[in-house]
Amino acid sequence: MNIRVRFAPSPTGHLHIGGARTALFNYLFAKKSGGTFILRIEDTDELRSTEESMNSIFESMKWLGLDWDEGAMPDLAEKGNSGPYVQSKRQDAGIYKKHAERLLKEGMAYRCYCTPEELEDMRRKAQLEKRPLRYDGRCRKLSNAQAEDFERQGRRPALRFSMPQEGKTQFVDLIHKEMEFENAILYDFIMIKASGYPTYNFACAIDDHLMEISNVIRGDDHISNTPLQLNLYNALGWAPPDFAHLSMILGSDGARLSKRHGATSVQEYRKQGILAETLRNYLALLGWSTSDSKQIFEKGELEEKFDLKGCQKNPAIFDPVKLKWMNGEYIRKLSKQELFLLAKSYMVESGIDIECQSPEKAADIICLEQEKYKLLSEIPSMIDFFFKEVIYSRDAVDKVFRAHGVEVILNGIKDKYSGLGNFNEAEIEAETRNFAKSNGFKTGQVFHPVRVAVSGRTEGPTLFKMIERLGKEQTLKRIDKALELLKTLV
RNA sequence: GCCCUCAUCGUCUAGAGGCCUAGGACGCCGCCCUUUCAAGGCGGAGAUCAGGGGUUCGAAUCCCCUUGAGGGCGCCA
Repeated sequence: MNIRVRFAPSPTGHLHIGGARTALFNYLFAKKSGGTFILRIEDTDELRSTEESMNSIFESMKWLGLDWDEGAMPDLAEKGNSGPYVQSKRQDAGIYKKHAERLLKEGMAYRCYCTPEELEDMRRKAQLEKRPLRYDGRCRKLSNAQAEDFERQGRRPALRFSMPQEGKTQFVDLIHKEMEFENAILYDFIMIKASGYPTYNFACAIDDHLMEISNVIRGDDHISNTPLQLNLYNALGWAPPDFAHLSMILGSDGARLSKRHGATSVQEYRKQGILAETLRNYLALLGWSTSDSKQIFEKGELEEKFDLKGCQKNPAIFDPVKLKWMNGEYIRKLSKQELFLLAKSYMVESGIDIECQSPEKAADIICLEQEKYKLLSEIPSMIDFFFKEVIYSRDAVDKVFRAHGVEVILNGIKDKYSGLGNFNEAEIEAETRNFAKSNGFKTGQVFHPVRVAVSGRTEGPTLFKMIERLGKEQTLKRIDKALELLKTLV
C-alpha cells in the first residue's frame, strides 16, 4: 500500500509549536517510508480562517524544510491530483454536499432545526442533571409536518449524522494500541452547518478518504473524534485509514502550551534566532526517541530513523532551556560563511553598520564568538563594540578600572602597542606579556584593564584576537578614551 | 457531571519479566583547561520507577483499584 499522510492545519493563526510537531512527524513518516506528504488547508471555519494565516503557515513550513509533495501552495496554486486541497474550494466544488446528501437519502443522516440557544439550554440542563452533555437526538424523528413548520419559520437546518446507538467502535491506534468506545456515548455530530459549510469531523473524513490517506497522524486531542469519523467511514462503506495519535505538548506548568508560557509559534522562534534544524531536532524529540536516546541528529538522519514505535504516549513539557542548548550545538556546527549570512540580518536589525567592515572582516569578527552563541538574536549585543564606539559598562569600570596601577598599565601598554610594526595576534600577545613581566605585574592584572579599555566589558573573545581585529588605530584610540575616563573616577 | 487517554530523575527520555545497585540528554554542583565569558574534558548530586493490592521463583515492565494530570463532550478545528 502506498503511504500517504497529510498535515491539515486550519488557517486561524500562525503555525504553532504543536502543529509544527504534527507536521514534522507526518513529514518524517512519509520520508521514512518513501510515501507522499500532503498539505491540506482546513478552512471550514468561515469566521476565523484568513488567507494571511494560510500564507504564514506556508512560510513556516518552508522555513522548517517540511516540503510537501501535494497540496495547497502559495498564491492559490495547487500541486497534485487529489485537489483542490483547500476545503473551502472543495466545498465550492460540491464535494461535501454530495456525500452528505447520499447519507441523508440512505437515512444515515437527518436535518436538525435546533437553534444554538436550544442546544445551549440542552447542555445546561444536562449539566445540572449530571447527565452527559451530548445532543439528545430530538430532531432524529421529526415528522415532515414539523420540518415544514420549522422551514416556514425561516429556520435553516444543519445536517446531523445518525450515530449507531448500540455496540462498540474499536480501532487499533498505532501508538496507543487497542481503543474502544461505546457507541451509546457517541453523539449525532453535525456534518453540514446551516451555513452550508461542512464541520471538521465530516470534511476531514471525506477528504482523508478521497485523498487516499493511508495514515492519519494527529494530536491526542483528536482521539475522541476518531470513533465519530470511524462510524462515518462505516456508513459510507469506506475503509478507514490507520490512526496514530501523538501526545500533546504542554507548558512548563503542565498546562496546555499557550501564550503565557512564552513563544508558541514557529515564527517567533525563528525571530529569536533558533535555527530551523534545531527546531526540527528538538521537536522530533518531544514525544519520540531512539532506543539509545540520541540527541543530535545529522542532516537526513531523522528521516532515516523516525519510527512511530518510538513515540511516547504521555504528554511532553516544552523546555525552552534545552532548545537553547541545542541551538548552540547547531550554531557551532555552522561554517563561517553560513553563520555570517544568518547573523547579518540580526546585525542590521539592531542598527549595526555592518558595511563599515569588509564582508570578510565582518564574518571573521562574528565567528570569533561562534562557540558562545545560543540564539542568533543575541549576536549583535555580543560583538557590537567592533563596529561602533566603545561604551564602558558601569560594571566593568567598577570592577576593573578602580584597581591600583591601571593608569600606569594602560599608558605602558599604549606605548608598547604604538611601537608595534606588525599588529597581529602573536606580536600583541608577546608584547603584552613582556610588559607585564618587566614591570612586575601579573598577566591578569594587565589583561583585564586592557580588555575593558578596548571593549568596554569584562567578557569577550580572546584578548589578542580581539585587539588584532580592532586594529592598531582603534585600539590606541580606545586606550586613550579609557585613560580619559580614569581621570573622572574618584 | 459523563467519556477517553496517560503516569520512570526538576525536564525530555531508555526500558517491552531476570542484563536495573534503573542508562542517556538538558539543567544544577565541583574540578581541569584558561586573561574573561563561553566551549570542551572529567566527576557528582538527582528516580524507594505516582500510591496500594495482586500474578510470578522473580515486576519499572503483566492485571486490578486509588490518586494525579491531560484531552473530549461546539452549527471550533
